[in-house]
Amino acid sequence: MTQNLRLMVERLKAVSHPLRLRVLALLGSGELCVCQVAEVLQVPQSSVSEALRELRRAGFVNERKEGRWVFVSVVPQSEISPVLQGILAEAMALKEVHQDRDRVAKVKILGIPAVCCKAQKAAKAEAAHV
Amino acid sequence: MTQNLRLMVERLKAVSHPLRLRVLALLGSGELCVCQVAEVLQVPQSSVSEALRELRRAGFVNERKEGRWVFVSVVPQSEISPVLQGILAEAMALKEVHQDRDRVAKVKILGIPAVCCKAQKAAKAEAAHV
DNA sequence: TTAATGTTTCGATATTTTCCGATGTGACTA
DNA sequence: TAGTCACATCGGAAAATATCGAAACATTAA
Repeated sequence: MTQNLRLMVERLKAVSHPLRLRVLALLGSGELCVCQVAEVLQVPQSSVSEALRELRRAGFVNERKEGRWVFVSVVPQSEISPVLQGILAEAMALKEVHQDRDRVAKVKILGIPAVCCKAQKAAKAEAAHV
Repeated sequence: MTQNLRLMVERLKAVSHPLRLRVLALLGSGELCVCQVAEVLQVPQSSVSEALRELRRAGFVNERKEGRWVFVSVVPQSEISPVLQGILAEAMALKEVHQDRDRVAKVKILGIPAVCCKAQKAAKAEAAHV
C-alpha cells in the first residue's frame, strides 16, 4: 500500500503488452512449463522466455525447476495487489484467452513429452504429413 | 466485458506512465483546468496536454470547455471497468500523489487567474523576489 | 483590429521497447 | 564423453514512445 509511483508504473507496464498479458492469463488457470506456453501461443520460445522474465521481475510469476523443465505459475493471490487480481480476472475473460485455454487443454492431455520433446514432435509432424 | 486483447492492452498502456498516472490520480479528487495541472505538477503544458490526449483516447477522462480554459475530469465510475477503478484508487494512495494533492489545495484557494494568467503569475513571482 | 493567453499540434531528437535468430548454459541420456 | 534438449541471454535492427520548445489555433480583452 502507498507504494511508490515508479514501482506501480513498472508493474502496470509489465502487463501492458499483448504477449505478456496472454501468458499471464494462461497461467491463471494453472501451472505450465515454458515449452507448453510457447506451443500453445505459437510464439518463438525466446519471446516466451523474455515475457516471463518481465512478469517475474514484476513479481507476478513464480518458477519451479524440474530437470530441464521450468514450470511457471502465477504467485498466490495473497501476494499480489487487488489491482492485479482484477487485471488477471479481466484478462482471463478475454475471448483470445479462451481460445488459448482450449488449446492448453489439448496440450495437457498429450502430456509434456509429446508437446515439447523435439524428437517426438518431429515424428508427429512427419506422421501428419504422410 | 470480454472485450478484446488489443483494447485492454491499450488502456493499460495509457496508465503505465508516470505523468499520465499522476494526472489521472490528481483528477480523481476533482475537476481541474489544464493549466492548474501543469502548475501543480511543474511540467510543461504541452506535456500535460499530450498526457490528457492519451487518457481521453483510452476513455478515462472527459473535457469541458469554458472560454479559453479546458476543464478535465475523470469519467463517471459507471463508465470505467472495475479494473481501472482499482488502478485509480491505488494511484490516489501513492505518496507522490498525496503531495500533489496538497499543492492542488493551495492552487484551488488562489483561484485559476492567480495560477494561470501569465501577467498575475509574473507579478507574483516578482513580489516573491522582492 | 491587435494583443494577450490557454491549449493543442508539430518537429526533431533521444530513449526505450519489441522482436526473433543465434549463441550460451546447465541438465539429462545414450 | 558426446549429443540432445529445455531454457536463458545476447545482438542488433526496426518500431514505438517520450520529451519539450516552437508554431499554430481559438478565444477573450483592449
